[in-house]
Amino acid sequence: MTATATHTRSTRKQHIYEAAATLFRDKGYNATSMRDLALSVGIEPSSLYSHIKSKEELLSGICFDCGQQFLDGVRAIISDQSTIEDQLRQLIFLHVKIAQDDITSMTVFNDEWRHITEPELSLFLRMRKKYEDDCMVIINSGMDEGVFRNIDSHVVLNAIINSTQWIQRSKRMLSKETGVLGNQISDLILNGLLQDNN
Amino acid sequence: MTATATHTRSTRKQHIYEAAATLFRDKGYNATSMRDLALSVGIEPSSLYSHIKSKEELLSGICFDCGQQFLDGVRAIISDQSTIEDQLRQLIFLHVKIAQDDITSMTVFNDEWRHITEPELSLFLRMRKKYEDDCMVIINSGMDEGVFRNIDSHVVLNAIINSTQWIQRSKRMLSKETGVLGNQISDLILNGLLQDNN
DNA sequence: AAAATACGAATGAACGTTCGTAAGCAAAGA
DNA sequence: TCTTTGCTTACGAACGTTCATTCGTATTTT
Repeated sequence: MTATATHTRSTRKQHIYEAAATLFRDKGYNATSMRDLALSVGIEPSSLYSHIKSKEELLSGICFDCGQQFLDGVRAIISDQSTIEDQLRQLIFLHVKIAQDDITSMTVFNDEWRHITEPELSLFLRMRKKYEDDCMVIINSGMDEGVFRNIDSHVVLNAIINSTQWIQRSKRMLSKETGVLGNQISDLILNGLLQDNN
Repeated sequence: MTATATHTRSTRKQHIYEAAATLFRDKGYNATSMRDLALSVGIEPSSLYSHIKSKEELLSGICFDCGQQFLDGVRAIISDQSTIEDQLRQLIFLHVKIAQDDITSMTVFNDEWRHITEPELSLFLRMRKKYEDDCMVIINSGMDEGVFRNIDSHVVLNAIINSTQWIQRSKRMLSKETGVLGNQISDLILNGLLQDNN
């Protein structure tokens, strides 16, 4: 699977993936040329292909890795049985934590996934759908228990998912610690979502 | 100025701008070719240049038009003297309203502005900065009056600005009316931001 | 007649990628 | 120990394709 692309392999390959993520984040996938990437890594463009198969593989590799983190995260939350409110809190913190660990890859995951082409695109979308469905299990439980205000649960899902983009924007604007920022943002979201009775 | 690019002129030119906005939104600026655009409009690629100057002009035109709407909006709110809480409510609704009127252009404004090149880019960033500063005037007043929870005002600014991306995402996911969606979202944000003592 | 709009053909530049090849290095065979 | 073999990593040159744009010219509209 493409999902194993980055975490194994040589230092060089890893370096290429990291440089690609940074370039994709800064300039966008299509505006990033393999010549840009080669320059950033410090080798000739053709030499890149001793390590990777294609430009596309770089993009989908980054996106699948990040997606897997989200998927693993939400499933850990579901299996670990806690109160619904705690699970919701953990769910928001999951987004903050992933942003904290590697905000560059997460930005690519958020903004550049649509440039993945078939057949990987279908796999990616299926993965994302699974993640959203898992989140919905938690959110719907919260709705049933009356923990949230009376809101469409899809809007709640979007509030949580969107928090990553909120972090991106704030990070760019404030260059604050992602951790501090994450706490402020998750508090804000939770305050907005939760019923007033604590 | 480029800002007047779309709202005047012939039907054809308008049609080109609208088609470009849709393509930029769906595929991104760099992934959209002038051949795609010509096909969408129904003429040959070279014929586009009887109406427009360049591909870049399309992007910056769309972005400046949208930016001007934000700028005009926030200034109207500031001049119209109301309570701070009302101004804040209006500020959030401004974002909802612009999304409602033309979510396609707003999506381009949000996601594709970084592909604007100099010298227009500097103008664009200056415009956006002005807008953010004006928003900050309102937000800081709210903070001073204790209307908001105790949060960094920059984080609040980002919450409001980010609402547009929230709407984008929700719209794509739910294909709901932007109006209904906007109300739910602004309520959520306000509940999150406002102090509990109503 | 003048201006606006359309076209086909052509342009140079940039793109991702492939190719043949060579240097460096490790294990295997003599 | 010397040589052979094979693998990894690097390279420069070149490939075919696509890109945005220009040009001269025809057709249509005013």
